[in-house]
Parts: sequence; structure tokens; C-alpha cells
Amino acid sequence: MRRIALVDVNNFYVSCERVFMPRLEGVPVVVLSNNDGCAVARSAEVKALGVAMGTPWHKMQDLVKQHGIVGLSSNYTLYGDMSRRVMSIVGQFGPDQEIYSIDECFLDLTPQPHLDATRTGQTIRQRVKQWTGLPVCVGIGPTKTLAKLANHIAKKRPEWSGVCDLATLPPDALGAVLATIGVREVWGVGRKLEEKLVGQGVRSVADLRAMDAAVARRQHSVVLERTVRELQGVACLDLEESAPNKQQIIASRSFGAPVYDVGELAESIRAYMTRAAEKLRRQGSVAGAVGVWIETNRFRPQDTQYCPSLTVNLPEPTDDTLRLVGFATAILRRIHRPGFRYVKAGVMLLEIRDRAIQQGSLFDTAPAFDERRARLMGVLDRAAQKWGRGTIAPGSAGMAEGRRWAMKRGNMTPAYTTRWDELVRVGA
DNA sequence: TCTGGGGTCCTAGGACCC
DNA sequence: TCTGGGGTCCTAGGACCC
Repeated sequence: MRRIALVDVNNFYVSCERVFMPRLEGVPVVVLSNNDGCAVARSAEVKALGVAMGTPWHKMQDLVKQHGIVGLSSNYTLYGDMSRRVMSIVGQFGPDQEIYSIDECFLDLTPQPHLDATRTGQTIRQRVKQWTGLPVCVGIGPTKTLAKLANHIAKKRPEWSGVCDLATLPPDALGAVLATIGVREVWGVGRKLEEKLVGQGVRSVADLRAMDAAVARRQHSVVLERTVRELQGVACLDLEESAPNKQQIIASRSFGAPVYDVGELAESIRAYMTRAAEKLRRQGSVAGAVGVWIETNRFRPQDTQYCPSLTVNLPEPTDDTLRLVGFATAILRRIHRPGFRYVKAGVMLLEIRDRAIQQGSLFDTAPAFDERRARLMGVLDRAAQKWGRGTIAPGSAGMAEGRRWAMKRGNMTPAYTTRWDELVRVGA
């Protein structure tokens, strides 16, 4: 029997902020999405007030006044750095780790059958807390889906003290617990599937686990069949230790203020493509197609909506920022129409493949791989890493600061852990 | 007035092929 | 009236995840 642990940081973004601002302990806190749009992380106090994930900040102003909710802009530099620290600590507890998202990872405990899983979970909790200040919960089960479920139990039910190993429950007791959990809590069951399942009388996790896997496939999909089997203890999902390269790379943002001018739209497109190309080079790939889209505000019925997009195949795949920016701005000029109130733009890199197996174009006269260009891209990447994005930017107008379209971040905390000049000060 | 960003996988249907 | 069968590839859209 496999033993898979899922380690997940509680209210990750909020907890990161609290590490550096202890006065926020016990205070209702939300972390907001880009542009300070909606809540993407909520403290326990905020959840208790009934604020749902994704609630727009402007729609919770009554609660903000009533209960003194603190709204922080998201500080992804901080969260990314804290995430790396947590992952490296958890990785010390076993060789097989899958980093599933910024705040959670799977760990295979099967190779260490002599260990008491609950005790190991507690040690992980204590070490992460002591070394980073972040609270985590640990769920342990024979499949990834059951480990996720165990983690849910560890989080919701204090009697488990933050670590839940399903193997410690006798079958009857397990069945009883699963009967009290709604089917929506299962990994892979979203809003639509929940609706369908409840319509069939499948309400609890226990109901779903009791479903015939073949029926799940016939009436729903192969995805649900796998979920049912995983709930029954049959592993259908493997740990994926090395993240595969991205098949598509997207960079997009809502603007800080509406944009009408094509020149300003082009500035934003250049900035987004610069980011996307960095990601592309980081994974050693080239892109064979580029997509661009722009959007008006769909929440304003009084506005005429216009949301064009266009994807073009490139004459030959490339990872060159300047060329990719050139294609993207050309696409923008083809889809742009004046007179609309644009609020968002984005770029997409597609047909991504390995740079090493790059195929030259049939009509190429120049070599497909330009050594000098490649060196220039290396300089761009290192400069972006060292001094921040936008220090060197394609065109004259890639820098985000002070641009109307740039993100609004009204209440952001410092980069405590990644900039010398923003370190936490203790005492005077 | 104010409503995030970045991904993956699966399915269905059409075009096309022999 | 009869009017094959099987396969691939591509695309759009849906559903899900964090």
C-alpha cells in the first residue's frame, strides 16, 4: 500500500504576510488579486464572516468597515520565496516530492515503511513552523486523492491536530467520516459535477466512493472514473516529480485604468511578451505561434463589448524577445479597433517545443540559431533577474512604472526576504 | 467607480483520408 | 430501396485546478 502525504500551507498568502506583521494575528485579513481586485486568500476570521473566495474588494466594503478587515495587495515576490523555503524543508523528509502548487506538495512516504506517518507529519509541521513561521497541515492516504481529502480533514477538524492519516481509522469510522463530507470537497469535483452528482443522489464523499467506477465513466467521464477509483484506494495518479515543460505560456493583466489608445495597448503587449519570452527561455523552449487578445469590461452592460483575439503561426519557431514582441504588436494592430474602452490585454505563446530540436525553415538563408541574439537574450534575462523587469526593455516604452495601464497595488508589503534594502528591522 | 492570472485535460464534432 | 467502416487530426469549448 502506498502512503502519500499532502502538505499544504494554511491560508498561504495571509500566513506569509503575518510572519512579517505579527500584529495581524487574530485580525481578519484578505490578500487581493492583481489590481487589488478580489480576495484570493482569506484568514480564518474572514472565512468565518462568510466572505467567499474571489469576492471583489469593492463588494465587501460594509464588512470591511464593520469588522476592520485588512486588505493587502498581493506580494508574489514574497510568496514565491517563502514557497521555495517550505518546499525545500518538506523535501528533506523523502526523496519523492511533487510540488503541486505554490503552497502545497505531495510527498511519497512509501519508501520509509518503518516511519510512523502521523509522527512524521507532526515533525514536518513543527519544522516548517520553526524555520519559516508558516502553519501547515498534513494529510496522508494511499492515493493522491485520498491524501488531499485527509488534508481537508486535518484542516477542518481540530481533533486531528493538523495531521490526518486515514490509515489510522478503522473502516467503519472512515466510512462515517466520509459520509459527513460533501462531494464537492473531492479533488476533481467542481461546481458543475457537484450539481450533476447531487442530482443523482450522490451527495457525500462516501456516496461517491460507493459508486461503480464503470458507471462513473459511462455517465460522466474517464476523469470521474479515476477519481472514484482513487477514493477506493486504487492509485490512478502518479507523483510527478519533475514538472513537464509548459505547452503554452500566457502573460496577461487587467489594466489599472481603462485604455483607449493603441499606443498604450502596444506598451502593455510589449511588457507582457517580454515576461512570456523570459519564461519560454527559462524552460529552454521556442514558440511556433503567438496569440494576442484585448478585452473591454464585460461587467459594464452599458459599454459596447469588443474582445478580439488572433493567433498566428511564425515563419520559424523562436525564443527571441525582440522578434516575439514584433509579431505580437503586429497582431495587436490587426485586431485593434478605436473607440473602445479596453481593460485587459494578454499574449500567448503556443506550439512550444524544445529549442535543441529546432527545425529551420525551408527557405532559410540565415542560420536558424543566431549566436549573438542568444547572448543578448541571456543578458536580458540576467538583468531582469538582478535589477527587476523593465530595467532593459524592448522598444522605448516597456517600463510599467507610471503607466496608466500598470497594476494598482495600493497596499503592498515590502520584499522582506529578497531585497537587502527591504529587510525586516528589529529594534531601533 | 471598483470584478485575477495561469494552467491542464477531455470531449465532441467536422474535415479528411483510404 | 439500397447508400461502409475505420481511422487521424484539428479545433472549440467545457470543466477543473490553485
